[in-house]
Amino acid sequence: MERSFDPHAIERELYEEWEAAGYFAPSGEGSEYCIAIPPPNVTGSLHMGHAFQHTLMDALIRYHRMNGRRTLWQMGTDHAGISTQMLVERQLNGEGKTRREVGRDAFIERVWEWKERSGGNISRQLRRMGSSVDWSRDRFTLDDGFAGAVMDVFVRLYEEGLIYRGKRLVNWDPQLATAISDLEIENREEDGHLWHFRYPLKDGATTVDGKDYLVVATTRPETMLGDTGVAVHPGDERYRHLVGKVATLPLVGRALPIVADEYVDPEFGTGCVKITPAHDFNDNQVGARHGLPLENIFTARAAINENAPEAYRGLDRLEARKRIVADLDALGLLDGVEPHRLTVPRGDRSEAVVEPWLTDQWFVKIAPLAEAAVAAVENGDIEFVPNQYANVYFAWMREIQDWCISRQLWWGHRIPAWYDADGNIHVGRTEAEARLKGNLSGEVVLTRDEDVLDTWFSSALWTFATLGWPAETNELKRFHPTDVLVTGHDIIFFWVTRMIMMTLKFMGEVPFRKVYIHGLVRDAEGRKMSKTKGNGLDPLDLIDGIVLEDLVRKRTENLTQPRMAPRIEKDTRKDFPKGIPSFGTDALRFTFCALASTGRDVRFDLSRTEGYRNFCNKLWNAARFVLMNAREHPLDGPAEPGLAGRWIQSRARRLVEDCHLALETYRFDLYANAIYEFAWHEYCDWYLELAKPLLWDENAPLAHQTGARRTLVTVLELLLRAAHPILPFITETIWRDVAPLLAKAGPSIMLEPFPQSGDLAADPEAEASIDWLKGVVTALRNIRGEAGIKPGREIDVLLQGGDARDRDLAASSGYLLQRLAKVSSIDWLPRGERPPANALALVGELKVMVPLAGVIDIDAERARINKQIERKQKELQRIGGKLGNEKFVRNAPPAIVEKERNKAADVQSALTTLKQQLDSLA
RNA sequence: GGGUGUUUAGCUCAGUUGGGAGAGCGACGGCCUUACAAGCCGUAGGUCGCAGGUUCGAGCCCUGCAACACCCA
Repeated sequence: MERSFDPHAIERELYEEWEAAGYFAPSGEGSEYCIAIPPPNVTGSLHMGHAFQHTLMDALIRYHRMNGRRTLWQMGTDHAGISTQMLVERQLNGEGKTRREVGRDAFIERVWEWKERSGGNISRQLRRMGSSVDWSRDRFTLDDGFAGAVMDVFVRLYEEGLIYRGKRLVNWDPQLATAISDLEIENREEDGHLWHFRYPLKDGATTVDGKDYLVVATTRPETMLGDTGVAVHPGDERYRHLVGKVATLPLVGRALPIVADEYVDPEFGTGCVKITPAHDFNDNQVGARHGLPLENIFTARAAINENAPEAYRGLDRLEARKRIVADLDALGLLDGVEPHRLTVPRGDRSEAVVEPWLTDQWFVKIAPLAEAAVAAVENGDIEFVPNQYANVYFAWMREIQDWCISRQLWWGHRIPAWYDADGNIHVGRTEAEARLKGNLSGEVVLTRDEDVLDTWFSSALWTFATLGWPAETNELKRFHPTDVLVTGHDIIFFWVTRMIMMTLKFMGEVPFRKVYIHGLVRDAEGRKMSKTKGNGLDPLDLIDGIVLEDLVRKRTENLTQPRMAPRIEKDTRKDFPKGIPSFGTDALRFTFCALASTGRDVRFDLSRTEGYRNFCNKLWNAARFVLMNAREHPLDGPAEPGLAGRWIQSRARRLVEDCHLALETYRFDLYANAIYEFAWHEYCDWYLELAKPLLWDENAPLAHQTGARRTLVTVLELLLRAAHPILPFITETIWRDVAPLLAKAGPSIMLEPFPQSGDLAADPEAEASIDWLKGVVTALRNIRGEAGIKPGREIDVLLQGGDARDRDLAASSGYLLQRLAKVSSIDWLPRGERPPANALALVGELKVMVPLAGVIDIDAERARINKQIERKQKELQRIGGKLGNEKFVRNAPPAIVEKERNKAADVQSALTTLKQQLDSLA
């Protein structure tokens, strides 16, 4: 083995081998375990969120596979309508063409080409992460079978009246020229203005203060062209007499009825609100209540349309805004302008300001579906981990709105609806079916709906459509419902809710039994990682490393906002002055697990990854040590594990218990910590050191040496299996060297059983003994460190006090004690005898002393003792306070009181000893 | 405006029925000890956001406040 661990030498090769051997496919006859991968965007690339998520899923998958479950990790990718189409359109625009020029069929052809060319990216990257997905069952949301399922669902919902087409106010993205759903909106606080306009009153009406006009305020002056009313609060004394009267819309001349509606906040502005039912969701409702007409004034690109006065037609909305304000000002109808902070809705893809716009769209009537979905979580059929997300789910589901599922795009599942010349709608899985159902002859000309379905409509079917639905396949029977969905809290509404609703509807069962929600990966400052901010990290750069110049280039090229480049470059050079070293996949995976605590967002800290890279190296070197010492010797024959051997096996049993518990409860952090702690601080720091003296001692009995070697190998092998789900590559590599020593002939650690605590004996006696030994060794190291005794120098040790147990332990572990603490002699001093000047440490009642004899600085020793005295006094004070409290003694459980009393006695006794020691140093 | 979460060592975070405040990184001191300097040994550092309350006892339970983050309107 190499002197240090080199991930690159092993990772790719091992993965190819596993995949070729078919280890990722379900096997064995155990009960099924299944996770459906949240399908990544087919043309996307791996970001930190994916890497995080896939690490957790792979850990679960490998764990359950090793536990003997028949395990399927269903792979697949999503066509990601809007973002993929935007990407290809941008390429097209770069060539000076638009998609309309190219035409629908050619454009879709082009997207497919792009998919074929770049679709392999994400798969390659997933392989680098070590993800053991079943590639043989790879699916795509636009593949033929999946498309069939989507059509089927659409038609069935339509036939049941759960899908309808309607003219509604929708969120319209004028840049993409498509409707988007509520969820695709990002509301941002931005600086704007509040304009006050005078709307003249008709028929000589006046306000209470005698004015012949009303003042309305707006943040979007251009929409006034579509005003069809003015509203006031019904209880507002200032305007009560005007309700039912009429105002005139300036520039347009339209008569605006004045209506009373609770919606109006009398405290805000003048208490008069202009009502634009076709361009504002609230106004739309007010308008509906009072029968106000809808007046659409925008085109699909948010320019002013022919319904507006000629002067404004064709103007972009912002241009129109300026003109309108200027024109009103010229007419003396501008009553004032003030700066105003407002919430602006923007499309999450295009970042364009979204307009409420009146169009024909397809909707899913959601309430009937939501009911069962809420019940499934209420009654525990589906469990959220952590549980707090159930509340987020409920809150959303109980106020859920109908789902706008049509998108004015070309890339996606085209809506299976056809229109005849009279505008009648015919829905069917195919045009033929639509004709058949509509009883239409071949002569009737049908035109298919131009729109496609929201991407989430198809991914809502993910768990069952990937398994073959609507066919009743074996896989569907065996693997559905899946066991757990692993996803981020950002897509609970987009995806989790819709999967639950659709799956309950069409499968009659839940899609998954648990939903594990993990946090989002943020940068070291807690900011969201994004291309725009240039603070993102590519997981592969952490695995393979990247030099600074490449990193800077990568972060600054192809920016949507090129002006950010200098800033990004500066930050990058500051944060990664030496680029990023190569850490390897295992170290990255370990980092993600260790950071995955209770579902909160994680700040990604490179120094953690570095630490876990070091951990991998530690494991590697421990294995080197074990192999060096065990390879040349037979491991069978009489073997005596000894106290240390019994101890480490007992500790290993605890490790195994902890691992199972942590993984069953999705505490990946506790799992990672348990592995780290055991491997480094128990196995390496102590057991290896305890084994060394025996291995190196020519006079040691063979059975003891064999026992130590066997223990070294068996515990290492067990540790490798326990760590495999999180560190697949390094564990496999080492395991292949180690397993043969135990006559294990399996081809891969992947196929070995996860350790069970029943395999190991609990040994409290050995644990107590080694704890004692560690206490004495640590005490002596402390004296050495504090007193500045050279590490190489051997010391004499005097023991005094203590009880029979101390004597037994000193006798039984004296051999180890001497070697671990570089002790040349151990002698007992009779109780009561005055020791020579010494440095003292206490292990319980036992005095552990190192005679000064010129090796120790008396002043330093006095300082050290004083420090301990101070500490003990503080402790005694605290305990004394408790025991002095009558209520405590009376009310606390006797066991607690007893414990405190014993503690007080121990501390008191230690204090006495320390004080004597201080006197003796005087 | 409503909701959820967070606030523990310099930094990032654990702390599982309320009963002796922990880890990693960083800092400081000492070591090239024959697996590992990506290492070993030792040390320092915290009024557990603030104010109340419940309790014999609160990092943990309750109330209020503050700051930050996210979600919804």
